[in-house]
Amino acid sequence: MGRHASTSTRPRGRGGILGLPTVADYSPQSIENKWQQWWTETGAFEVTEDPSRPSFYCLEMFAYPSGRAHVGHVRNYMIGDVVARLKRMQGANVLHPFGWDAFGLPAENAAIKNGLHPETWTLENIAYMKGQLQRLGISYAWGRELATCLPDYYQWNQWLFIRMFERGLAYRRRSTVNWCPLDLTVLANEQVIDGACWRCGTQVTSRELEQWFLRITQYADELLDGAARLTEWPEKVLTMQRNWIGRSEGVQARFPIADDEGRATAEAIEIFTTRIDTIYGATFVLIAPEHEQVERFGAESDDPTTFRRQAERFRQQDRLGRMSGEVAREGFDTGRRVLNPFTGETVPVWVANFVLGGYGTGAIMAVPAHDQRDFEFARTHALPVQVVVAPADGPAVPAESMTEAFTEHGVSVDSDEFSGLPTAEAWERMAASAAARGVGQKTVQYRLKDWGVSRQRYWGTPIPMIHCPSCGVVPVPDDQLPVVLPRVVEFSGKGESPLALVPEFVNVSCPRCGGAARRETDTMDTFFDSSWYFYRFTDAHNRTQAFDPARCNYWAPVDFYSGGVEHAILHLIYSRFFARVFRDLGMVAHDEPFTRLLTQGMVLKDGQVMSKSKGNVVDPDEMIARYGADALRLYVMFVAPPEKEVEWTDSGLEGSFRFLTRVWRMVEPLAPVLGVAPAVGDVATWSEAERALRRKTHQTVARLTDDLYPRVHLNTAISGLMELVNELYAFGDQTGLFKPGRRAAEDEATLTPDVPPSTLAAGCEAIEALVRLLSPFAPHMAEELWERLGHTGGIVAAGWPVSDPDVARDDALTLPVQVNGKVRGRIVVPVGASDQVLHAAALADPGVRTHTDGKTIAKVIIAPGRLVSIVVKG
RNA sequence: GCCGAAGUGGCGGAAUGGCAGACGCGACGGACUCAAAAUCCGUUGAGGGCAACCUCAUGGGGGUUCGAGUCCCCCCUUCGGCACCA
Repeated sequence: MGRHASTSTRPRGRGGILGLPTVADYSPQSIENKWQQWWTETGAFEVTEDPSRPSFYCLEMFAYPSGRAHVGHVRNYMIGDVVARLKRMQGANVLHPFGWDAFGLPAENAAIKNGLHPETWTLENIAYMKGQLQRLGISYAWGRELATCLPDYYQWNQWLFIRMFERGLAYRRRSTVNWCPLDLTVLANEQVIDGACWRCGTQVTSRELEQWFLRITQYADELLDGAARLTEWPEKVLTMQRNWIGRSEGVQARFPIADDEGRATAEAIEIFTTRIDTIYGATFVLIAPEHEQVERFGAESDDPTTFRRQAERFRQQDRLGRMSGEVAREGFDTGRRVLNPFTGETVPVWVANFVLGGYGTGAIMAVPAHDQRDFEFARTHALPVQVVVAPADGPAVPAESMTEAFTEHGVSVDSDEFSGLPTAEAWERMAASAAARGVGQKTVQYRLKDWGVSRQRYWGTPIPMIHCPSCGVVPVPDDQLPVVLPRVVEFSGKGESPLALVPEFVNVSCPRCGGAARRETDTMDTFFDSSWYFYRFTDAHNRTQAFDPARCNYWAPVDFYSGGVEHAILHLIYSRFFARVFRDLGMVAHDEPFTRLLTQGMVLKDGQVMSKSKGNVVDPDEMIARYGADALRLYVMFVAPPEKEVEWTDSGLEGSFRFLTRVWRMVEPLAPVLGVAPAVGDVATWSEAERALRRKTHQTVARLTDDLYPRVHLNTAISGLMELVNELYAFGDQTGLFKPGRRAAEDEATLTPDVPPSTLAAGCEAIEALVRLLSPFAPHMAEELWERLGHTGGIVAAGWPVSDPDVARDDALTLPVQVNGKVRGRIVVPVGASDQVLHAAALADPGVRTHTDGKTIAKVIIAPGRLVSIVVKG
């Protein structure tokens, strides 16, 4: 540290060259450089496990290296940095790492467009963005930096994939998948937004492909139940996850297919319903155009050609309908009938375009009286309506006069022995009856589907599997990992997996039988990479394991995780899934990977999200060049609470710069004086102003400590700092400690204040607290001022200031007195005054008396330390 | 349509059921300056009063309470999420 002293703008102590000191105005650039270097050189943010200290894992969602970060991107890192720096000062062993979500399509698209290799493009972007983060002074443990596109990371993707394969959690199946015609790849359901690709916005189509899936549905219930214990997550995110999992309890029931005489055959259509209590009103059955019986019914129908054409049209239409959101409900009669297992009656089977092949059994019982869609369908096609539920408090509406379905619960009617039961009870009894007779059973359905992870692209983790003609699918042995992504590849942007065009990659011998075999050429969805990177950070350079469980469990789970709400159902649900997989592998000791989640709001410019294509990005480097990183950080943290969306304004940034300049102009000239200030000493001899400043200092410390964590009210914390500075300016003016508003090199007296030691002591205490409180927000300035105040070893070593509640407490309180709910006066009372004293003082107040004289006092409510409320009558 | 969040000065925002508008931006005034910028000090919800003060005011309407921006009910608006899930 000593070597930095020479960078000070003037010598310490009184008098400079020619005896006239100068006041250097705040110029952030050199300060920021100096401290960024110092942090790097001393490894200030590198950590190791230390069981003697509490650990704190602070993490921001890692970044996709898309080129340059704009202010909207970096807001998140600033939020995390405030928390990390605070926790460090509070004595925690803080893990605060950063890395790169470095596989993905933009790299590959850039390659196709510019002929640049994806790796080159990615690594160049990483280098640039890392520089940006360093220029912002984010306190990352860069020694743990990782990039998912490097073999020492993705090797463990492959290792984990094989473990999942061994446990049946990764499996292969042919299925209809979402296909993005622009990105030429498959998308998971979660990645299709309004029928369009989440990344490029292109309308998604469907394809039949052999795909790898991860059995996330095996954990569906656990993921759902676990949500209830995530008490430090935003309710909004939990709601989205619950909806996404979409658990619904119902009954799966068999409707036997009838022969020509209306007798049951051995075959049946299985339906799923959540309203088994309405089964006596099931007057027809609807099946999806994708249903397995459609082909057979078509073949056996009178006019197979028309049948098939209609079904095919529905299949196409259904896709389109999902994309546009609205398609008229249509259907046609299959000509077949099935038996209602409760009424024994035969009912017709129709194919309907609004029944989904992928949900439940792809078939439903239609109860037009009690389901609005079925009702409309029945009216359109003149199908019968049978009422089986009456409102709890009145008669059922007759079917003929119904104008809409009665979908609420009530009392069962016309339902044999179940008639007269409340529908909730009928539900249970009918479910039991179905089970007893072997025609159905309770089941749970999920909207959540298994996660399709195959991608027909180059720039991703190769799936470590080999297809052998005799042994089938064989995993690559662990000792042959990683399966390295071959460097030389054609990027035509056409066709299937680019890896399929690399013969030396594709052609392998089977690890089991040694025969000629073919390597899997699909790569993994990049969400695989991001589902466990937070564990890798805990042991980032382990060459023999994904991570050492002991190390991981020292740090994990992540104590504070922040990122965009757009990951509410993608990354955040996958990560919760992976945490459980690692748990079941015995590698982590917890269920939930992120204890606390903060979803930060976006930064808008001109009312819109910043984006390169809109040309409304604010470049952090440009702002740093003008105002410094500290001012930028302070502004972004001050403008609104972290969760909230904010609109960028230049004037707001100027205001924050002004505040820092105000701090600098006060502290910088005083620093040499305060560096030798006396200790607090006997406070009893202090002046009222000195004691008031001391009180404000301790109140501010308490306030910031409370605001910062776990509340993370960063904006109000900063306003607390501003109040303290305002108070200090008034104090300086009043006591002569310094002269606000003096100009550079103007007045030697301001720099050599002739004030009593108590004034110096009070000023010193306030300023040293201020500098430390400021340091999570404006770390460079804080370090610099701390050093100039005569301290060595960095500000983290100084620790977070502690408030003394006895000092912070006001010795007198001004309490409002209300009469009939309106403030009519104020009383000044000592802290801890008795109720009797408050009572008497309140009634004696002249302002109060004008409203109580001549009236009867009905009641006096005393809220200690708050107010006195008087109720009068007459 | 369903679920959720939110509506407070000119603007961003503050406020465990207890003095609404902290703090900042902007604006206005003053000091400093030959002048400007910068800086420092002040004023700044609306209306009334010479004044101490008074009245109104947190999207609208009701309610609970001594007391409501905050809790409850209804409505309006905005923003997010889900959206034929049977």
